Parts: sequence; structure tokens; C-alpha cells
Amino acid sequence: MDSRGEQKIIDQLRRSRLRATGQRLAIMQALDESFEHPSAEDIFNTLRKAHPTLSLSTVYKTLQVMAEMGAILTIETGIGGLRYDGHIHPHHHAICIRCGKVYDVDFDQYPVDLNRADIIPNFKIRSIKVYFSGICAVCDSLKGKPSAPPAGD
Amino acid sequence: MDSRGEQKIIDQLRRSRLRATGQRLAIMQALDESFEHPSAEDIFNTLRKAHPTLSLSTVYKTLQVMAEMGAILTIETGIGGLRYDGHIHPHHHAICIRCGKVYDVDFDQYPVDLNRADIIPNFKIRSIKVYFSGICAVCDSLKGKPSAPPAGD
DNA sequence: GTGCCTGCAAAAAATTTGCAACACG
DNA sequence: CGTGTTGCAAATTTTTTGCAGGCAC
Repeated sequence: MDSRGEQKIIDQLRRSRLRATGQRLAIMQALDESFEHPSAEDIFNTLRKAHPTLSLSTVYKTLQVMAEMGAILTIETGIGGLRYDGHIHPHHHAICIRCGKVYDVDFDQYPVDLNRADIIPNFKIRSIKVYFSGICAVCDSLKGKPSAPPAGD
Repeated sequence: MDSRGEQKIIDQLRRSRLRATGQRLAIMQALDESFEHPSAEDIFNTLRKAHPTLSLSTVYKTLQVMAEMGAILTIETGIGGLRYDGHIHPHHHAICIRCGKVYDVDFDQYPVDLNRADIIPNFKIRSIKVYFSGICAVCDSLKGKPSAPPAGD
């Protein structure tokens, strides 16, 4: 493992007084290489061949720690559990409410103001998330129209 | 129950070819009257006195149906489960990642373009959600700084 | 009446926790 | 070597499902 940011991750962990363990580097690398917005279980399954002793609960704990550090992003799909994104440059996500797949949306395609620390008095904003929720092309081609006109949710 | 929109809700259900049952009206009314962004269980607990036979699974099913109709909004907090909002005028949400409380943010305070059906080719957008995630005033006053500088998540 | 809905209980899914053994620094 | 981490299993939390009876239309 020596994806573009191994040392950067180690430094980031150290700065947070956390140890740079093999599990953490493996999980970070898996996220770095995936563009599928994997769940904790996805990551676990990806890594279990190369790391047979890795446990699912370690994956959960590690993802939590990294999200708290700001090293990765969490994506709430509203379908099933949380998903994770190792690519933290500003961008948005489009989530299919039928199949749960998550697509990236360029920030430049839908720019928003990221420096608005004062939206709510005394609320310390750590991130602004924009989700486009709807039906993806694949699902839309599979089924007919829903009974009610799409809106909300 | 005759909050401002009982008949409107019945019509909305009918339009979706759904039956207007007492449970559905009660749940809708509870959402209409709450500004706490309740969870399914919150709603269940609110209604159980007046509706002793109401079941939690009915609450889940009803909320799901209403979200699909676009009659209510779902809020993914990333902490615990889904939360619901009966007030569907355009607005955003700020979520405290420590206590899970959800605050409303005026749309005018942070306007975004809601008519961008073309962000992703062939993706049918049903809603655009903007979440501000961070630490609310109450939680911030309770604890000192975290070990790492806030960012991401 | 007919078929959609509900309630109940049980199952599934998603995540957290306690604790002894282990390894990073 | 001491303390943060891990792995394992069990516990929680959140949501879904199957099915018989009930109610809206």
C-alpha cells in the first residue's frame, strides 16, 4: 500500500494522537481506491481476503475515527446504512432512492457557499452536505411511473 | 383532529390511490404539529396515549408511504435513524453530530437552485437536500474542543 | 364484498459495546 | 512496556416482513 497519501494519513492520525495501525492504513487505502461509496460492510468484504483477521467492528470504529478527523466523508443514503467517501474535495452526491446507488456531482456544476459559519447562531458548522435524491437512470428504465407525481422526500 | 389540512391530506392520499385511515391522519397531524423532526418511535410514543392500538410498524409503513408521496420529508441525521418533517416548504436542516438535534434553516438564508433536473444525465431528481452538520450551541458549551481541528465529516 | 391496511411478533439489518490479548511508538 | 487498538461475541438500535383479521370505499 502506498497510494498517494499514506504518509499524509499517518501524519493526520498522529496529529490527532492516534496510532497508525495496519488496519487503519488498509481501510484508508480501500476508500482511496474505491469510487463506489462503500458501506462499512463493503469495505470489510473488500479487505478480508488480504486481511483475514480484520473485524467488522474495527472497520466501524476506524471509519468513525476518520470521519471525526475529517479524513473521509460520510454519506447518509436514507436506505440501509451509512456510506463512506475517501475523496474529500468539495463535491455533492446524488442518491437513488430505489437502488441506493450513490453518484458524484461536481461542485462546479452546483456551487454553493461553503463559508457560512453563521447560518445558525452559535452552531459550529463542520460540513455542508448537498444531496440530490431521486431515481437513477437504471432504475427509471426498469419501472413505470410511480402512482403519485414525484415530489418531496 | 382537524388541523388546517385534514381534507387536504385525505385528498392527497386519494390522489395516490391510498386509503385515508385514522392512523394515517393521526400520524400526519402529529407531524404537522411537531417542529422537533421526530423519529418513527417519537411519533409512536406521542400517539400511543390517544391511539393505544397503533403499532410501531404501522408508523414506519405510513411514514414511508407519505415520504414516497412527497407529503413529508425525510431527514438523514447520520446518528441513529431517520427523522421526519411534515413541513415541506423549501428549507434546510442543521444537524448536531453530538446530540442529534435537528434545526431548521430558512431557505432564504441559504438559497440554492431547486430547478436543476439535469445535474446527472437521466437522473430524476425528486428533492435537493442541504444539511449543515456540526456542533450545536448547547453541546458546544458543554464540552471543550475535540482533540483534532474540526473539519470534514 | 374486496382488497388495502393494521397489529403483532419475529426476523433482518446496522451499529455499538465489553473485555482480554496485542502491537505501535 | 504502557496505552491505544483490535477481534470476538453479545447486546442494542433501527427497520422490515409475514400473516390473519379489520376497515375503507
